[in-house]
Amino acid sequence: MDKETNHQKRRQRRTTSYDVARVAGVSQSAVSRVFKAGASASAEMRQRVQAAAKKVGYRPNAIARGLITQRSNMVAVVISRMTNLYYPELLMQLTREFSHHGIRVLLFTLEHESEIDSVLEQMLQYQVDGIVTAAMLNREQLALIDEAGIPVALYNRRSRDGLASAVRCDQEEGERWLVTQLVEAAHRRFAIISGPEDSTVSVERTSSAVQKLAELGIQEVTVVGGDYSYQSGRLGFPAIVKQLGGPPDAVIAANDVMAIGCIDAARQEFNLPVPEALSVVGFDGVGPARYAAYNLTTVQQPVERMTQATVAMLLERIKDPQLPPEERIFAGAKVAGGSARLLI
Amino acid sequence: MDKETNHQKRRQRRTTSYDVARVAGVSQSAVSRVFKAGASASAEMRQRVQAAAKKVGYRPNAIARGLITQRSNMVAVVISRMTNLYYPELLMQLTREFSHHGIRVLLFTLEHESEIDSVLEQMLQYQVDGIVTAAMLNREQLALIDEAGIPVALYNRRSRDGLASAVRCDQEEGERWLVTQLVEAAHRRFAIISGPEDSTVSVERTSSAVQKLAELGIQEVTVVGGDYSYQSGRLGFPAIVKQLGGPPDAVIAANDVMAIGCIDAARQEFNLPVPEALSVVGFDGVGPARYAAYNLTTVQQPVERMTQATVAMLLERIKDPQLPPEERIFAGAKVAGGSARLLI
DNA sequence: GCCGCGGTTGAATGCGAATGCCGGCTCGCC
DNA sequence: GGCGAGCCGGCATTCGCATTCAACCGCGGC
Repeated sequence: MDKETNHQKRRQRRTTSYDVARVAGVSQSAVSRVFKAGASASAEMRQRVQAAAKKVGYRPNAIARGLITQRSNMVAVVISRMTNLYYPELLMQLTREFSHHGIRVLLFTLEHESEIDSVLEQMLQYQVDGIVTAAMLNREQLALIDEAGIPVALYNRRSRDGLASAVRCDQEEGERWLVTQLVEAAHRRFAIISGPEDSTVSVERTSSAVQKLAELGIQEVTVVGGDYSYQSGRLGFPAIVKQLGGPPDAVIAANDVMAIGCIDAARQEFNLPVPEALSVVGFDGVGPARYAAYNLTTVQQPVERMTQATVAMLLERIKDPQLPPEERIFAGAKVAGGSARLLI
Repeated sequence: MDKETNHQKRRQRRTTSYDVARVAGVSQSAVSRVFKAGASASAEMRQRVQAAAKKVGYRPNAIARGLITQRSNMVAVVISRMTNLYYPELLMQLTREFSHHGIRVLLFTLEHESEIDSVLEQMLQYQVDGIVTAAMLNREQLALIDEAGIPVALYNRRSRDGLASAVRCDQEEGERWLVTQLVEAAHRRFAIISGPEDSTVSVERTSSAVQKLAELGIQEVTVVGGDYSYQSGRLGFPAIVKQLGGPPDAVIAANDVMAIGCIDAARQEFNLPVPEALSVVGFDGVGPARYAAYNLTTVQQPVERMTQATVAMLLERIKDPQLPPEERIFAGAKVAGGSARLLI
């Protein structure tokens, strides 16, 4: 008998629960019951059905099951730009956590926030049981989802109008801490490298920093725009120097990767030692922040706890859609690091 | 009328094509045809149906459609460990590329290769149209998938027995280039930091390097084990020094992240300037490899072209399952960088 | 000995959309 | 004006499984 591989054959009829039923000499309902967790079936029945199923190579069809049960056991995860280096970590943990609960992740990535509408449409068509999004949704979009009765968890976004649950890191508090430390250590000339303008995360971080600086008596702050990338941090520093007519005392970057770019620019292009001549702080606490060459002063998001909270909140609301939205805020871990001269 | 949000209501019946049909005063088939691309329907019909659909907020149910058409329009993507820093990039590009073709990505992540079997079962139950895997599948697993008539594309894995298509980077050639350059630049005492033993990628890279070194007359090579992480590179270097009784001339790391860890250890703990006193090379060409503090000598995988090839190959085989498997191998880009003393 | 109850099993139905087939209508051409 | 060729829309069926309802079996209690 020749071992022809299957991709050479015409695609055959799938084996269904009826096939198993026929082989086992029972009804289709019985097969269904055996493959469903809490259903009543005698031990003998189980045996026969399982034997028959193995014999014919039966595998329940999750699509058909989803159609009848109205549960797809899939959640959509929306992520905007991967440049935020901790997203892979987040993604890994989300899928793992969900899979422990028998739920699969349908992944959607966005290059531009404008794609959201079409992506949203996709998700809804696929009848996902819930949505985790790390991209900003506007009021209409949230209303649309609510309309469909699907629970949403916003990741690192504020909940709007109580239409969705949210998990986020307390960025304001984190930035205030960074700013306070810097000011206490006698830094006076400040500059900020912000993230993309359409990123609420960046806007929050930047404005928190500006506000705290003002509180502490520092009104003049140079702000240059970045896009979360290494390159934009790298270019941001010369831009700052140009605007200020000289180097600042400290640079506050909206994320770690830009902070790293900024440090490289300062050291390499301006011969400014960090932290001796210049303090640079970031935000996120991603992997490279701990590389010895940078050893960033930053605030680390408790990604693991945040993802766990996200998953827990979403699962609760899938089980009981009546539950009201909830917001959970986690404090970030302060990392003194060595990229800024601090008193601590 | 009070604006009660939906999560407070009982989950309502979904609006179906029948609802649209009733409102538009046509049959369900007509509705279906309007929402299907190449179907025949008059302009007036389209109008009426679309108006009615908007009015009742209809959205075709992809699950039901999948059941009847035998196509879920989903592909499974399996990724083993995210520590390989370029995976997020890969993932981003894969989902984007697939979505351009109307296909969604169902994501599966593996912590241990042992989880593959259960994950495989999941994928098959969800009737995915194709599979992209960056984790190793054994013969039985590939046979199982082939049995189900689902095309597979292996990412950076060799195709086995012609059971699956594969896209990969020519790692052997890349390692040979690195080794040749180092030897020509008079390096003699070599050490290698390998990746996890169960990673075929690491095994290939390591053995290619060892082999080429032998060809060039260098038999003695110290090999220490790593796990692709920064920390393991960082710990690998002291381990090498201990085994050798002193620093080597060059370290070949199985990936960039370990190379970075190794450099940090050499500089910080041994006061060895890189590349002056020690050459370190990596592999992958991930983002951090280009940070100025490291500027790695490495081989960069053409991730974009590879993902495009992967998607193209898989789509072809979804369309025509008869197509035989194919293997596409891409050369990596040689990056001279500055972490090794080379003649070029 | 009969009734009823708990536990099983089978037949039938429905989830929501796609599609083969057919009837009816329109339009063109002779 | 008649006839045939297309189009188009509707009817009925199907995908694979879960679930309701009713039938059934065995057993204990009265």
